[in-house]
Amino acid sequence: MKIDPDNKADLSAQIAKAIRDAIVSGDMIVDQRLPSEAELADQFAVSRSTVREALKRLAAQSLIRTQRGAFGGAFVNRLSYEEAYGDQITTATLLLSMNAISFDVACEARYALERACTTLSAERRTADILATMRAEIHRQGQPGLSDESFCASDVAFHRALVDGAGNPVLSYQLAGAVEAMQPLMNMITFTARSREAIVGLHTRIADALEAHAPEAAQEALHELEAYTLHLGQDVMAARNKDRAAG
Amino acid sequence: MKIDPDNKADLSAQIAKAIRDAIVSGDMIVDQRLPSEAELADQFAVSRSTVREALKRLAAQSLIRTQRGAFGGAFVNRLSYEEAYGDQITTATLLLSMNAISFDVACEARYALERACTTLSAERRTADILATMRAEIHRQGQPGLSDESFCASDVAFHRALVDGAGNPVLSYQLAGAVEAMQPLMNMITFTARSREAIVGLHTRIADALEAHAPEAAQEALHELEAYTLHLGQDVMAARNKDRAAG
DNA sequence: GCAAAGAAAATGTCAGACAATTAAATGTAT
DNA sequence: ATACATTTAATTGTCTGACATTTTCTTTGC
Repeated sequence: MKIDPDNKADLSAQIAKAIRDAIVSGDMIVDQRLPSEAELADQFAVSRSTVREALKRLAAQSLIRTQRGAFGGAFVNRLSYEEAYGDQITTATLLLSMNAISFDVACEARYALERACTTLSAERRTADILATMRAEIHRQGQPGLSDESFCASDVAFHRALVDGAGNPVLSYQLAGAVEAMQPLMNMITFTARSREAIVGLHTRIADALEAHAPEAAQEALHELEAYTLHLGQDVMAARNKDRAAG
Repeated sequence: MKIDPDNKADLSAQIAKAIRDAIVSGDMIVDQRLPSEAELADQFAVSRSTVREALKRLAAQSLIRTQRGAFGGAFVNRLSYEEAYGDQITTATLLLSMNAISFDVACEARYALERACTTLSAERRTADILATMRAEIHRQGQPGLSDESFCASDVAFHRALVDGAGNPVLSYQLAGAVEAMQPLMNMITFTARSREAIVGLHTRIADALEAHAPEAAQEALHELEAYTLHLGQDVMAARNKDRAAG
């Protein structure tokens, strides 16, 4: 492992960077064991606490995992899609909420990305994906469903649409865009009529995928985008009025 | 802040989660100061070291920043797109390299996502974006350019295409997909003839964006995808042969 | 009034200790 | 010999207390 020059950044950050670079560059491979904390402290000529802080940084990024006990230690972690999803979603959600992204911009991004999947999804969708979509559509039609549950089901439907493309890289990249919309969608009050409209469009999309008809799916998705934007603009107008008043 | 029940996960992980939840839920807002390490240690009834490890975890996710000195401390960080880009790219790159994603799958994802941007980009591209694209095209035509530099320029061109859509959410989401391809592309040896073909397609894309012609841009992008896939398959075939032999 | 010196508060680092956990090595009884 | 219990060693997790460093505010001296 590399040494640290005498710059004045935090030692634990420097050490974390050195180890991270070794992992990213492929210098350390998956499941390889790092030296013990005591050994690392020796190598870098710092205390064990400092090494531990560096390791916690790496653990927070899922780059390593630790095991206690004899023959335990820190190991290079295989980054799984499941783990990466979670971080993706958290980060995307925070980006939207902290940077005052407008509903329009978020909506545009989400549907642009979903359009990218739809053609592939129409080609490859499995029976499993279709079943998920149908189940969510059914749930969305239930009377007495809360707005929040309706939104959650909406997200599940869209994720199925994305997953239908059968490309894990796409699914990963889009998880953030799809899920980060949920807090914004949650501000919408879904009337019975708007739910009916959405369920109708979802059904058209599912039908199109089932029939392997990409054009029909794109068309329905396009209408859904316009409708979602319409619903969102009402909300944003109300919110802006609130902000101006408060 | 919430308390920790007596479960057996690491205390520092539990504390990090409690603070993270407070930030993500909006319970703590941007630039708000956290209690000092000593106060947190009191509140959670743990030692200062444990609190520090928790804070380092959050710092690794860019959720907080710390300042030394009087009136310093830990503050909730505004997550910027610039910071998030870096993490996105690192994670996407690792996902691809650690999970043996095939060139085909990565390529498909990348171009599907870029297609999603191209229509918007044809509509909105600024003179600035066009200038960047032209400059990269020019660089790509220079004789004596190393394969690695050619790849880097290729990535820059594609990022300009994405940024041209003028949607920061899209730019963020696609940064990973575009950049993570670079290591895979770097394995390709670009002959003079293949460079010429790519430069030609890049020029067609730039021309189409300049003319606000989305269909022409899509067509050129489609050809570029097919060509890239063709180049990549040769490489992957060679690599698989190597692996079988080694 | 202003500059220098000091005080105060906070993070960064260190050293040493002990607790908890885990796998291997060892011992023991059937 | 095998199955089971015990010991042992290695390693991470946590605590305590100390000191160094950095930064801002306050005081002092001119």
